[in-house]
Amino acid sequence: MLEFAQAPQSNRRTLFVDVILPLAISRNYTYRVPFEMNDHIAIGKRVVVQFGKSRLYTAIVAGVGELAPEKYEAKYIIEILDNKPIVTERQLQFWHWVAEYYMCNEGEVMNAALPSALKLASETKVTLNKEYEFDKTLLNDKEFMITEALDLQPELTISDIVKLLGQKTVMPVLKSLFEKNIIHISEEVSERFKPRRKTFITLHPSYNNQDNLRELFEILERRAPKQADAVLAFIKLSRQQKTVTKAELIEDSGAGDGSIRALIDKEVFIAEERAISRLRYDEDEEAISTFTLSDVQQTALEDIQNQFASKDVVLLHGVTASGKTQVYIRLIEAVIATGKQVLYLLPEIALTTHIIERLRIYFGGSIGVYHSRFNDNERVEVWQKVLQGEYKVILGARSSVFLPFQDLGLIIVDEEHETSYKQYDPAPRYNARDAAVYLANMHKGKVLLGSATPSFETYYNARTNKYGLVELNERYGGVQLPLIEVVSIAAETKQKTMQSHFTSVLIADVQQAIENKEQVILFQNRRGYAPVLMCRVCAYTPKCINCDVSLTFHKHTGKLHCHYCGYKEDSPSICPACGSTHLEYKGFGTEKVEDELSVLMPDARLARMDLDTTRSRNSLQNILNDLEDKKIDVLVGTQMVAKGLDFADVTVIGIINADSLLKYPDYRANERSFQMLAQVSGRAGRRGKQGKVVIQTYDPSHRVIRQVIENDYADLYSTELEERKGFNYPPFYRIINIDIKHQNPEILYNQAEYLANELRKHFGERVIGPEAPLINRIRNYYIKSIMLKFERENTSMAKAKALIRETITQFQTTKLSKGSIVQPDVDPY
DNA sequence: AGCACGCCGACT
DNA sequence: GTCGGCGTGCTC
Repeated sequence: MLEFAQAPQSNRRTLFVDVILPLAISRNYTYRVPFEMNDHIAIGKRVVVQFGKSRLYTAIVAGVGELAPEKYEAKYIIEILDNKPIVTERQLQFWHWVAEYYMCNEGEVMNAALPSALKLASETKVTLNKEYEFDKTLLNDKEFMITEALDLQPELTISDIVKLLGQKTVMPVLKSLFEKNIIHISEEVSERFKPRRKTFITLHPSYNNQDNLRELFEILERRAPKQADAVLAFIKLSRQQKTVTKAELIEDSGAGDGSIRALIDKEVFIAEERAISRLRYDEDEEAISTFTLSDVQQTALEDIQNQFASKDVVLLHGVTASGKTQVYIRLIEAVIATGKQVLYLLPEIALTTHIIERLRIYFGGSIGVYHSRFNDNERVEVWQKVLQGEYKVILGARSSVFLPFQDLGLIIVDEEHETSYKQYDPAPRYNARDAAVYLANMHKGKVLLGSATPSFETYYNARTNKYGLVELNERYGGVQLPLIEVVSIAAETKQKTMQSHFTSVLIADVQQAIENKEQVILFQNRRGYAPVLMCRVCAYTPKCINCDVSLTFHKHTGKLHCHYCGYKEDSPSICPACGSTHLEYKGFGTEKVEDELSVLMPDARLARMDLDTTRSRNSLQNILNDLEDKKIDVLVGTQMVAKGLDFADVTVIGIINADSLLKYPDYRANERSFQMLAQVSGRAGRRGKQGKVVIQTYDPSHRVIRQVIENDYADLYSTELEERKGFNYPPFYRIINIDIKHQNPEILYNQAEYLANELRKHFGERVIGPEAPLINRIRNYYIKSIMLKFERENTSMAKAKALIRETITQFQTTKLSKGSIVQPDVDPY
């Protein structure tokens, strides 16, 4: 519970606050501050407010004023949760920008920004008021149940009570119990995030004396050999590391908890329980960085620093394995030396222990890590430490742009072209790379974008001098680029040398690699076994009942899965339409590749890495560990294998079917394919050995494949750019997509036509569509897309967005709009 | 987002 | 004749 200092009685001002609620509602709401909280209210603090009939929410104070709302009576704030603001004013300004730029609500931004533990009103704790006697017979059933439960368990959370009563609206009951003075309601922020505690063991100082120690051993070895083992293990461990925990000691010595306790009782060991950070880092690794940059790296580093003098954003265009990370480390060191913070953004998938450990070696305890595989307590801990300036460097995925930085000197966006920087569902549909540019600007800091295959938008900005540009064209340590061999599937099919989906060339290379005890990665950008099941007699294809997609067969479940809504059904053995038993699997995914390879190479150790095998918390790390420990010969996977894999013994990469990438119906398909292929290829071969990439395709002469072989990004860029120019696409134009959804396709048609026409009144030819997207129904909602293209030059996007917003709002007030969902997506991917 | 108020089908 | 389905609108 917060204590409220006695406010001076003369201070009879009435304060009102505007709060952001964690909901998708379009404005902020005004609450009245109870007089006694006047001295404690502040922007950026969390408050508990009642919103609607019975719901309590954690809201963020976005403004404080003295003006009473005229049209309604403001409700009172129930409680202030923080002694100090947990959101900075700069963050609120950032939230506001994100909401404006990406056309969503501040509440939605708040939801994406705050770890949920900081906004759970339902974690509020309820305890009995022990000083108060009451007559249980006067209570109603529900009140009685709660007090009974509190007799058994001293503390209940709101969610416990929801479960207990089996209903969601528990606030009225609690309110009545509270008013009867029977319970306390508290939100103990500081206690909610229990620090992790561990027992540390030290040796009693008297055993620093060798004679005493020897004597101890003699006694123990005779009477309690397990205890002797424990002491021995302690001595060994304490030589290797500064601190020894009880758990480590038990594990290392093989002695039981009892033996350790006996030694503690004998005062041989001293036990001390200490809070430790959940975010482990080994204190012993305070090693100082000793690597030296190559001349090329050094030049790049100086070049970047020079360009920062005149440019806020610099693109580091460096080929794979050119040692960008080392350049980053030097840059980070330089920035934190000035006392400022650094944010190092990486795509989620690349945030492996590998890179984390590597950076911890240099930055020890001043580096924090933030990504979605962290649980909520860990995230709150990072939040607090960033807020207090304890962390100087944050290594994180896209959502870490929302951390409460104090003074950001630099943001590094590695692999800036990655589409995973863009969030699509739910809103805010933001791109962390672009948001980072704004964020850095607010802090008067710099941004370094890094990529081997920059996005065209970024490269365009660099070429037109909006961004600085530094090139790093040499692989670090003289590692050669991989040899790329393109193999025609058509030709091998004709020669009958294909074995299922593998060409003879790929098979030979895989076998050779396994013989050499090297590793292989096979890339197939589709998960599951077969994406389509088709009846050979009547051509019937099972489709999802909720979406407009055919169902993918998954062998491990034996079911047909929908990759859009998660629907599953049993795979039929006879055609449901004509009764034929001739059902055929068309196409293939990672599961089938793995399956067929296991038949062709029964002795090879195979593993698969895709969404299905990495869903649980540690499974990704397990696969990576197995790969590192060389327990895997061949890894089959989707795009995941292109990212975050960095293993020295992978010498062969196989692209099972490049056409699936190249044929994608999207104006970015070529850009994407190049990025994908270049990135996967970059995984092949490291120090000392040239790697090999086998690209299997029906179209070996495809322009993009040629550009990949020649590693000619510049050529790709110039050819693609011409086409983009012709069709008014980025980087020359900015796109805003408006998806409109409805359960009824006819109503949707009318709604989409109406909305598009309204938009045309303002934007004319810039409005394209409505068109049905490739998949025109997902989760029972039909979809139409309206695309708006705006010239990059001389367009006020702020004004355009305001007009779009206005048009949508106007549409939503018409009867026609009933039942529709309108979702703007700014700079879509 | 949640919840209430409000208008049409299968039950005591 | 009521209980209850979920469709729309409001929440400071």
